[in-house]
Amino acid sequence: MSLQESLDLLKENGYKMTDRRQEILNYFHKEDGYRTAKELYEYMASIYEGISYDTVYRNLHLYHELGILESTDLNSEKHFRMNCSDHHHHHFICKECGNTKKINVCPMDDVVAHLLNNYQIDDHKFEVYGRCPDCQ
Amino acid sequence: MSLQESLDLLKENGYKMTDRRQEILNYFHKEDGYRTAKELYEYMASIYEGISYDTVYRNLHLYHELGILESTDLNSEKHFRMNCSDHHHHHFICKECGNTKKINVCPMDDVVAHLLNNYQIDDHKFEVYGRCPDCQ
DNA sequence: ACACATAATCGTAATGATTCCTATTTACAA
DNA sequence: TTGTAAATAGGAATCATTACGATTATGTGT
Repeated sequence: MSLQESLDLLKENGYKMTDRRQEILNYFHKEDGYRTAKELYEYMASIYEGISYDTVYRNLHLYHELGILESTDLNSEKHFRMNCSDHHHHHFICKECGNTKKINVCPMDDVVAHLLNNYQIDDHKFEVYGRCPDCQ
Repeated sequence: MSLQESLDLLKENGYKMTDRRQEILNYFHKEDGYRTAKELYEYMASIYEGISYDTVYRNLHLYHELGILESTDLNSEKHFRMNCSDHHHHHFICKECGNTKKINVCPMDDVVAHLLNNYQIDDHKFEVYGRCPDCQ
């Protein structure tokens, strides 16, 4: 998702544009992978002295609801990244740096749908974990 | 994993058998799906008045290390279930009750391995979420 | 440009899950 | 049966996250 799209989404949905919100978008736009609330907080705190965790979490949730960010649970901690919603795919996630690589394979084909006949399917997750070339 | 195998594993590794440990094994043996530390704690507390969370977590971790239990993060909370290590497979997980159904499909074939050439692959997760027939 | 209503933020307290610590108890090997 | 190391209870501490009242800032209407 591009920066401009994100800004438009905010405006369309009647949310105000603040410098903190802008900066959060900048952060995830620069970063390539999954980042924690704490990592974002520390980045923000280096720019806006005295920023509140409330602001960080409130906006993470907002962006997640708007589909600007996507999230996943790693080691019992929520991680967020810019939503790459151009087409359906999954990720390799580096356990070291959190950076990701697209995997253009999805196991949710008719095979799986058939195996789960009377089951209501809401969502699925396919993630591969390890170390990226840079972190080995 | 059977109850007997679990007991043997404990003994082989030099751990003592206590009534609490036995009861935790009973619990997961009876249960079909993923359960939280809190659910286990409440079950244990109904039998052993005054049981400590420390005991619950210590043994959950121990069983996880020994491969008796497997775990996954759901809604930012760790969930555990008896390890079904007979053959590699994945799970449908009911968001309501935590019960599971095997999925005998795995996307980690050579295709994915090829896509991740210089990447060190340690682990992967494929989970489908929704509601089981009983919970709809 | 100005004022106003409301949304956003701050600072901090509260919560929930999990971990840590010390004194006491227990399993089990000798 | 006894000794010793492991296991447990009880409670404090920690970490991530949420909640909340008071203050500040944005965007709309003038």
